[in-house]
Amino acid sequence: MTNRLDNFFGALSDPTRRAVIERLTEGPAPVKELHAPHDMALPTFLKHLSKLEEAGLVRTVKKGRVRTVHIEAAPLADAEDWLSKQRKVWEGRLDRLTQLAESKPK
Amino acid sequence: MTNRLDNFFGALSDPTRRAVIERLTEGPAPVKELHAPHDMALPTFLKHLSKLEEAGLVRTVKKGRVRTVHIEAAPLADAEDWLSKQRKVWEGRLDRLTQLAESKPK
DNA sequence: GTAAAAGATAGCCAAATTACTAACTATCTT
DNA sequence: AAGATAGTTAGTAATTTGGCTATCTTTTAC
Repeated sequence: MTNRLDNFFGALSDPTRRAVIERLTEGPAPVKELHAPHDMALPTFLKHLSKLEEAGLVRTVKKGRVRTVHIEAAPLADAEDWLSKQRKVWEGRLDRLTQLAESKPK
Repeated sequence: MTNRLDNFFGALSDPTRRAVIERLTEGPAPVKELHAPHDMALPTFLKHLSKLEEAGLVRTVKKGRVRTVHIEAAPLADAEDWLSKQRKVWEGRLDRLTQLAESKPK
């Protein structure tokens, strides 16, 4: 049962990769620019990028010698939905318990 | 920069652990019951549980020889917020681009 | 008070993850 | 056409992850 969500959440469990996503919300950027603020070797950074790409969180297009990366919103929405569903079920249950407690005679 | 979100997302990147969270939305349960549907040794399962606990996604209370596990909604909301923020910034940007494109003279 | 039940701890292993350096391929620029 | 620029690939090492078995401790239940 290897779920699509495995890759989504796995990709987001690393601060470097979350920082890349945050940067990309400001618009697409080439690999070099994305790499600049991170104190690690380029090949290491490329692996992070390819994890994001495998998880479907970003797409990349290479033109000439420059690879441009941009964010893909749909998976963010998917993960958000999963979390939201769990939270709502749970909070709904809490609400019902609260009602039960309140309807109890003192 | 080891973020709290590392553990949140890391904990949710495994199907066994997500299944436990889903089960717990129906209400608290003892370890034995949570373990039952998963085809793995108990110590292995316990490690998954403690990851969830380290991430703050569940709390556990031991009474007698039974440890009861329940879900903690707040972290779900936190992760949801992060995702939502990124998505909204990105989608907001898309909207502005669309407006730009539409306001261009043909 | 012995045995069963519920979980905890220790130690082991294979595979995946995250990092590095070194060397290579393409594509501009001059 | 030489050199610089932007990535890519290969190979290595340390750590973490996710799994196991075996053993141990603490509660109940009979």
